[in-house]
Amino acid sequence: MAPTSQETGRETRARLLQAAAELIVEDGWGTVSTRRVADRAGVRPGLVHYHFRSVDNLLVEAALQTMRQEVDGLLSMLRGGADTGTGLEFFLDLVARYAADSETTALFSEALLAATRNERLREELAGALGECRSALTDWLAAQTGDPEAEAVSVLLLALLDGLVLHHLIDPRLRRVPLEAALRRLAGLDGPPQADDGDGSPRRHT
Amino acid sequence: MAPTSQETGRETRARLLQAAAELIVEDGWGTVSTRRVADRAGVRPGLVHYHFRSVDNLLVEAALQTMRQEVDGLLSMLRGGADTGTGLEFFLDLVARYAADSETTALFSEALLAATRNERLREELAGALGECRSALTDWLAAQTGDPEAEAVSVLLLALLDGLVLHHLIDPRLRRVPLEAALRRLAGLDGPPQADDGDGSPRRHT
DNA sequence: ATACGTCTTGGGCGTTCGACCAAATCGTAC
DNA sequence: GTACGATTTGGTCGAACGCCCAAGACGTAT
Repeated sequence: MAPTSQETGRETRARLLQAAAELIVEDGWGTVSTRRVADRAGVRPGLVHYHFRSVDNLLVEAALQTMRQEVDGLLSMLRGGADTGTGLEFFLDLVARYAADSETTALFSEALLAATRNERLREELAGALGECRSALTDWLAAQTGDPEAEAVSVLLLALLDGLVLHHLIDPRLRRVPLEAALRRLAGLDGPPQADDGDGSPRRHT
Repeated sequence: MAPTSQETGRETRARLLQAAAELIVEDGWGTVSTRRVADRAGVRPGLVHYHFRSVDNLLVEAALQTMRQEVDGLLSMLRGGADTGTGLEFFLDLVARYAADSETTALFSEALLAATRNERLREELAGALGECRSALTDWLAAQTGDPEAEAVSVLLLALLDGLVLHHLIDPRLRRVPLEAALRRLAGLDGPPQADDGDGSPRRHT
């Protein structure tokens, strides 16, 4: 069964979005051009401005599509009523996965920076960030009754993006175990217990 | 006294670096061009390739110069043996200042992303990040004897960059008080005290 | 005064950019 | 089979791009 022209059109559009997302990560938001995104997608350059009003519009669509999937995953997890254990595991998994999968990861950072120069993108991202913060705050408050739940949510979400950035430039960071410190921040654990009484610095590399 | 030609040369070079740093923030790393950086610096386009081997080289120099100042400030503060109070104040001040001064702030994020595509920049930034992590770990361990000092350092530094990114796209975040949660993460405070026993979510905006 | 190194000027090289368009092609509906 | 909307093609436009260079201007050392 041969695809209809509408079907191939949607396919072309999807390939352009995918190619745009890849090029944003590889070469940076500002350097993605009509011809190279078309070349990557295996279509003619003219098609870019048929399917999208402008190159920048294509980039915004591509970033939003990719990020929306990740955000929805986090939201459904938090709103699904995950208990303490699976919730923290999920967050640690997020950190680990984002640290390993630098594809999606770098796209987030690129989009956040691009959002400072594109009003529509900024509003969309601020909205998504607010959704995540609300959901995470509710989840934390339900889990721990922590009066600082909202502040902790802000910190955890910032942590995610910051860790991802730092992992990009120094993959050795993956060897630092973060779980205990994250537990403490999230209010899921007690205060720190010094392993010796003299307060001397620990060895670190 | 009229400046010598060497002096005006250094001045031109400095103006180009400053203009490059500004344009990186305003328009993004990948879009800074020979002519516009020269125009911003008030010099002729040809001078860019007299003082710098390439545009990308100019950008790396500009980013490193600006970031080195900030990093040195943090390092000398930590190594100066600040006590608990002034140390945490200093960190909170950092967050507040970076959140307000989006100039320097966005440059950090741009440079981190650009570092994923430039080996020299990546090595320089990874080195500076390691220095900060070491100094912060030592300082925290000396303050609290926290066995998790290194993990906490990784988190605090990631937090700084992540918060900065999030503040860029949603300035309302500035209204969320973070001090108590930061204290808890840094091991400078006790465990969270629930203000009510039912664990119900708090209101948030 | 003459020579030298540093800095600046103005322009030109070939390439790539975003955007746009008329014509060709294709399924579908009539 | 004919008309139609959706899609694709191949190409052009002016502008901006990075990089390079010959010539001039300037301060300094000899």
